[in-house]
Amino acid sequence: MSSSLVIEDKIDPRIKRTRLLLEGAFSDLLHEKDFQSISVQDITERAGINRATFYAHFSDKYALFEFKIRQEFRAEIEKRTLNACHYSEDNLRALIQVVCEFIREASGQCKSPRGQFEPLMEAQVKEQIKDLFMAWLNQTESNIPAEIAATAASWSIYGLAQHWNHAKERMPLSTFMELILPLVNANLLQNEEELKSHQGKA
Amino acid sequence: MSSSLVIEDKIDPRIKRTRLLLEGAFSDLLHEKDFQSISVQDITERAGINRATFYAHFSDKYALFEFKIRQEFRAEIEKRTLNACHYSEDNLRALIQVVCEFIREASGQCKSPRGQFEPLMEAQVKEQIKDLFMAWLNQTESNIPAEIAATAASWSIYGLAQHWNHAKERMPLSTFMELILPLVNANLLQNEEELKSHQGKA
DNA sequence: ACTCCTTCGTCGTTTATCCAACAAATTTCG
DNA sequence: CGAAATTTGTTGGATAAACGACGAAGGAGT
Repeated sequence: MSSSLVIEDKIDPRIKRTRLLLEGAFSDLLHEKDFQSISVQDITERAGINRATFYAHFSDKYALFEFKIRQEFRAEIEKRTLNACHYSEDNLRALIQVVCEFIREASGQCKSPRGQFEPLMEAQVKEQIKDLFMAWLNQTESNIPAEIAATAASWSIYGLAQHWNHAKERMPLSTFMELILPLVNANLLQNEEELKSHQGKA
Repeated sequence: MSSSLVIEDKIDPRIKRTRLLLEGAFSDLLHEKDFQSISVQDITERAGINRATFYAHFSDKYALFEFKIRQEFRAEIEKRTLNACHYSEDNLRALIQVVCEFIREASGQCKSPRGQFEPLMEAQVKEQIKDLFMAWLNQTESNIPAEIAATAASWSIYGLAQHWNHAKERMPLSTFMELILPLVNANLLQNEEELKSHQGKA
C-alpha cells in the first residue's frame, strides 16, 4: 500500500498537524484574495500557527504553495494507483486525464490572475509527471536515456493539457485524448518498440 | 465583549488546538458507540493526539465530557448575551428555553443509553444555571441568601426541562413556558418583591 | 525627500506535545 | 475460574511550537 515514490511514514503528528493547518488556511485565503496580496502573517494568523513556526516548515509562501500542489497532485496519482504500476496505454490515458482535470480544477479554484501561480504549478506538476515516467521506464532497458524520454513526455503532456484547458471552446476530454495519445506515445515508444510491435534485435 | 464569567483569554494556541481536537474526536465517537465503550485510546487516536497529552488536560473521559458540556452550554448562553445582563422575566424566559432545547438536542445527539451521561450533564448544566442566577441576583440585596434562591431555581428549571423533554407527547415549548414561569419566578421573586409589586417593609 | 506602518526573516528562551516504557487495573475469552 | 490481551495512569527525556523581540526591507501617504 505504501507508495514507491514516498517515504513519509511515522512522522511526528505535530508536524503533520501544522502543515495541514497552514495548507488549509492558505486554501481558504486563495478563495478570498489574490496570491500576491496574501502575506505569511495572514496565513499563520488564519491557521492559528505562530509565524516563526511557518518558517520552520517553509521558506516562504511560494514554498508552501509548491508543497500544496505536490500533495494534491500526488493524491490524484495515488488514488488511481498510477504509481507502483508499469507503462501501458491505459495507464498513460489515465495519467493524461489526471493532468487535464487537475489543471482545470486549479484554474477554476483560485481568485488570482492566472499568471501568478500557474508557472509555479507547472514546475511542480511537470516534475512529478517526469518522476512517474522515470519509474515506468526504468523497468525496461532502452537505447535512449529514460530521462530524455520522460522529459519530453512530461513537457508535452503539460503543454497539451494547458492548451486544452485554455481553449475558448473546450473539446470533450475523450476526443482530445484520442487526438494526442499517438503524439505522446511517440515520445515513449522508442523505448518500448521491442515490447510492442516486433521483438527485433537482441 | 468579554464575558463576566470567563477569564480564558490569550491562551496558548496549542492548548486550544488540542482540546478542540479531543472534543471533536469525542463527539464523533459518541455518534458511533455508546459512552461506556469509548476508551481514552479511542479518543486520542481519532484526534491524532498522544495519549499522555490527554491526561495533561483531563483526568479521564468524564472530565472531558463535562468540559465539553460546559463549553457548549456556555456558548448558548453567550450567544443570547444572557451573561452580562440582569434579571428580567424575558431573560428568564430565554434561559429556560435554552435549557429545554439544550437537553432536547443532547438527548437526540448521542447513541448512548440515557442513564450514562445524563447525570454528568445535569450536574454541569445546573451548576452553570446557578452561577448565572448568582450573577443576576448579586446585583440586588435581599433578605434571602442569593445562593439559596439560585440553587432552588436551577434545580427546578433543570427538572422541569427534563420532564418536558421526556414526556411522550411533548408539549409545545411556548405553552410549557407559560405554565412553569410563575413557579420559577416564585423562587426568585422573594428577592425581587421590593422591585416589582409593592415597596413594602424596608 | 520624509515619516509611519506593515511585513519579513531570524534568534533565544519557555512551554506543550510526543514517545517509549512501565506497573497496575480492567476486560475478554477459553 | 485463570491466562491473555487491552486499557489505564504515570514517568523522563526528546522535539516541535509558541512567544517576544529585533533589525532590515518594503509600501503608503504627506
